[in-house]
Amino acid sequence: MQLLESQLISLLHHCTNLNHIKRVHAQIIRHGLHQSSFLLAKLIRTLTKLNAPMDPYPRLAFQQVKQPNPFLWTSLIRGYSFQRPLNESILLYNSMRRVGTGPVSFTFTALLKACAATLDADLGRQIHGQTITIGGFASDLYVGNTMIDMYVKCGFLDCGRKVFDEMPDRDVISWTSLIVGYARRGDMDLAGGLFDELPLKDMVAWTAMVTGFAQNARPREALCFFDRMQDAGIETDEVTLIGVISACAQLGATKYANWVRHVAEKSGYGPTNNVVIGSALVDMYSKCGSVDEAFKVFDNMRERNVFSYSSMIVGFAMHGRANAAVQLFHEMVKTDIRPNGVTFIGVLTACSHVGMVEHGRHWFATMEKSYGVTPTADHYACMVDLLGRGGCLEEALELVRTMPMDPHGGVWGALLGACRIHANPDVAEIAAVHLFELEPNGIGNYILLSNIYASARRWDDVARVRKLMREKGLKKNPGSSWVEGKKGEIHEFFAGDVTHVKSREIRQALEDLVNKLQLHGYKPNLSCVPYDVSDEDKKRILMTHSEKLALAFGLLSTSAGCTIRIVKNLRICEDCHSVMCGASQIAGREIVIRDNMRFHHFSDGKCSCAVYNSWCKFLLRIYGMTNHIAILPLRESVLLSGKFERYEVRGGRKDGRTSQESDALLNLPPPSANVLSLARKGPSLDDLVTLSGEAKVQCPSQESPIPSILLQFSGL
DNA sequence: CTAGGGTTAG
Repeated sequence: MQLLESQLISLLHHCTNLNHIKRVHAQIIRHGLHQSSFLLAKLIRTLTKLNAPMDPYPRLAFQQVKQPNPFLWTSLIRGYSFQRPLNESILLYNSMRRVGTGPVSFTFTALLKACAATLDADLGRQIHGQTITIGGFASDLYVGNTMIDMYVKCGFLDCGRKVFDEMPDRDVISWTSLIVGYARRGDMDLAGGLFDELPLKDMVAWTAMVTGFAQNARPREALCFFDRMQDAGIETDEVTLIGVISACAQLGATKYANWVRHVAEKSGYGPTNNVVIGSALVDMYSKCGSVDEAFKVFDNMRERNVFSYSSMIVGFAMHGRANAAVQLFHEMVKTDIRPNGVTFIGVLTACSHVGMVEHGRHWFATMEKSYGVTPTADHYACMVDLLGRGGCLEEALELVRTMPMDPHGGVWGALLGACRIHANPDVAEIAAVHLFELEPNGIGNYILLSNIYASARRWDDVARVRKLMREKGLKKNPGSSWVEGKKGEIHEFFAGDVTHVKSREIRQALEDLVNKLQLHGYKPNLSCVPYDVSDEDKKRILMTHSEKLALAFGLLSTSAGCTIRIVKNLRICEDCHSVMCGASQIAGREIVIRDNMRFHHFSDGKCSCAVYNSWCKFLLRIYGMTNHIAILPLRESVLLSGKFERYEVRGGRKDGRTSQESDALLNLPPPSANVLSLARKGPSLDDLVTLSGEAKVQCPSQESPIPSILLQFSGL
């Protein structure tokens, strides 16, 4: 009989589908073993493993047994704890108590796990109470460990700690649960303290530290722990690697990234056969600036999920490849993988970064209707960014006012950013009022507002904002940039940094570069320095921006032709952006910069971000004017917005005589129009008008680059 | 027969 039972147990153990189980069940009945709690419990556990619903089959199987033992009760309770309703687990527990069957430790682990899964701390506390009332579980490792985990997951870390402190015996699992609790709260000091005290550290404990640092945006420490882990001879599995890959993605360190991929492949967790590793690597490669490599990995993946697609779409978006992002989205919806909120963040930012306003509107309007994804405040922030950058500030403001949830800082911040681009202090004021309330210490908002006032020449307001900043004692977030050295080591530079061993050479190289650029017409953009100092000091400060230091170091330390990759913690400033453009041309180098918004690929004097944030010089020649309105036959893909500083009119096409020269400001209409209205006395029909100055030019896709120095249009 | 570590986000 014993032998038969263990044979049937073994059969159940290997069942992989429902019919299989039913056949074994039939054998159990045929052999008259249908009252065996032991066998039926195994049967129900197997059904749970296969995700079969507890109602009706497992439940009926349970009801056949006249005297279920605690293990059989628990198997059903546990089954419900993996499924809903959780209530059913509790009802069963009550029935079990009523018939006088004593719970065992397994019962409590099942119930507590259910509480953790549903984040029901109240219920968890009651079950905790039960273990005390009934007694005898105080020294049970399993119950204690599950209880810690339950409290940690429900956000009651202190309760978890109390359970931990009161346990007579603890093991590495108790410690790890608590370490994870502190890590999730962001307290890596406490987590690290516990880890140091932990007598026996296993792979999971180490991994908790590595991922803890990675999730708290401390990639360097994550990688450092991974190194220590390897030195300690601890094995690595896929979960460890995911944390390490995420850290590499944050750092943007190419050499380290390639090494990690190698480690993953060597340990049998290659991207082709492992979706999670594959998706993480896609994200890592795009964030390291290699979006093509990311796509190669993506393309070779045998299985993909919503993470893989979203990471790739977001990757394309960051690199300004909007068409690729949208196309991949189309491919995705043909599969049975449903897009989620993150997928749409990717699609919307892709449209936003290249000015595809109409596309963006379309996706925003259909995301809920066609794909069942309800827009969150983050999606509204994307839309505000998209409309705002596109020049539709009023519409953007209207969207913020009518959105169904309270706009958060990101939403107003997007609007304020757009006001900077389109020099609109009126809308900016509205956004700023809300931002100062939501993020009273967000220094960036004050700087932005002050810059917007400055471009409108509203100096009193500039002074007012600066005074506000002084009163609040706000300090500028230190800018920092890093670049990889020859061996993959990371060199980090802070704004104004002179501590690097090669500091003198770096400064010299930078000076040489800027001198050359000035011969090509570069002028330092003093408005990038938000302090009340002399112009000379502003120039000096501009020269110490961290991304310029990183660039100079990159030029010095790599050989000609090598791509220079820089990561910056804040958004790249406009002045640095134009220096990068110039440097890419003069030095004949490709420069790739990741800032906190997106990637910039500089080559031949141009940036892939297509000018949303850079002014460019232009020359326009227009023939044929009526009613002071020039119809510019702009190429569909090129849109202009901004102010013309000067224009010049030569009367008649033939004589070429200059009839008028003016410094009048000519305002261009929003970029969706191709109508240019000339203020004041406009030229007549036969005149040749030459406009020169600086304007912001936006270019909807990387596939249609614009000439950034000279734009020539001949009209009508 | 129970318990701990997991990838995407302007």
